[in-house]
Amino acid sequence: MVSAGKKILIADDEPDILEIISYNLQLHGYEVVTAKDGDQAMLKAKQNQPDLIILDIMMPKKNGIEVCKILRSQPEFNDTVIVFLTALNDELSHVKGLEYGADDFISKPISPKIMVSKVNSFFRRFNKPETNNSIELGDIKIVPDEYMVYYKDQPINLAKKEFELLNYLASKPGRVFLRNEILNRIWGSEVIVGDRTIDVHIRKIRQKLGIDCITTVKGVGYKFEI
Amino acid sequence: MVSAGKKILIADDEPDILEIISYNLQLHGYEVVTAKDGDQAMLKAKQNQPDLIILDIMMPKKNGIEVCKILRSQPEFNDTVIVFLTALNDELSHVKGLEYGADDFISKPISPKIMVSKVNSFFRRFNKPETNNSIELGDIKIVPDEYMVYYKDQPINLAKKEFELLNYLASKPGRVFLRNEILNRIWGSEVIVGDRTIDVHIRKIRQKLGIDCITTVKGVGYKFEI
DNA sequence: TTTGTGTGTTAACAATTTGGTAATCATGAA
DNA sequence: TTCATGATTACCAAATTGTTAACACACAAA
Repeated sequence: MVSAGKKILIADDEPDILEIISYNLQLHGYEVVTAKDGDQAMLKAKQNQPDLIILDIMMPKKNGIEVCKILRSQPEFNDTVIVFLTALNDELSHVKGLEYGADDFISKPISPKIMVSKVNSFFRRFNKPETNNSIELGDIKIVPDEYMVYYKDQPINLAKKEFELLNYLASKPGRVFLRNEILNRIWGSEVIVGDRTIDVHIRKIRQKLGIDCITTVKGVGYKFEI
Repeated sequence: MVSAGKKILIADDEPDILEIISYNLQLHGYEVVTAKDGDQAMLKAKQNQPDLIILDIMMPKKNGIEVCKILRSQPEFNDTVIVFLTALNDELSHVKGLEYGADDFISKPISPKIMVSKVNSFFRRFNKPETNNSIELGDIKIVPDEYMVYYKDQPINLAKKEFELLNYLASKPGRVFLRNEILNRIWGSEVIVGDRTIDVHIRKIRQKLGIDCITTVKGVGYKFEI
């Protein structure tokens, strides 16, 4: 299986559908999280950071389009594949969905088998590199599953925030992340922290790693490079 | 963040709206310029060359549709995304707006969050290639994402202003940029700096690059060429 | 319960980089 | 030459980041 270990969030208000689909996806090696309404979908999306989100359009609390709209407004979901479950020929939803950043549509009703093959094809199409999301650069290995960093195979214990920060920067080596981007991603747009907080965390990472892999771009932000 | 560093011009005559929206867009890594009437919108559009222009229809001096009409008639705004802020169900404006080259509409009132998601979706929709906007000319490579310049693959560290200046000149190789254009683009129209400031920055760039890729056009400005 | 340990944040100050200016020099055109 | 324009240099103030210590808090062990 090409896409083993991928995390999928399915949101639908019909428990039967949720169960049969998630069962089949799990059979094929996917990790599945479910939500029964829009609010829960939002919550679970943030908690689990899935690779693929399947949203029913008609849901209680928040409909699928709203959920998509809000998720897309947050940088951390920019790269997440979001697809809608729609009734056949629901043109209006298609238009709205695309406008709010949907990547594709699945028409209901749909058989579990076809669903699985669709999901497989999404991962082929949107081709997220690497099966597990660990990053290895030079002598540094970052393993999100373990919340652990290795330098020359020596484990280095970073605190949660430190790890998240390093992992974020290392997600695109060489690229400068603006302070605002970092704040939004690691602390969230609601939280307000002081100016020096980022610096202090950067300092601790540099100290613990013992090597200089985080570069300051003054007036702009930070970047990770070996 | 897919659209980091994009520049957005918002024109609206209500200061509160300007402030809250620009604040939220900035949080998400966008660079924001504001204007409080049609004339100012015109001016700032030319000075800042934004990637996206959001125009309120009802504005003093020149209304949004007029501004759009004029901007669209100028080649340098061919690729700029222009959207209108309209009252709900203002069908007439929609028709007129499309006629004069608007790309889309946003209905007022609108929450900052939804505004941000709309903006994200504009960049997803209208941004042609998802490729980064790095420039490669001869042995020189300019990578805005990294805030870094390479000469024969050797990284060269420019300060923020220096990098922005070089990147601006290199955006249209061979074209002469007037000193005023440069001042407006890099320093902004509000900031006032002395005459020699540009020279000094140019000097520093030349020095750091070690090659002569910036040509002085006396009495006019500077241009980038290999 | 108390104690100890680790984490996240802030404040205060140090260190560094930067952006800008003034003064002076160089150069070409009229 | 003289004038206008830009080049160069050194210097300084402001902006930005680094560093350290202290604090509140959570959580676990004794």
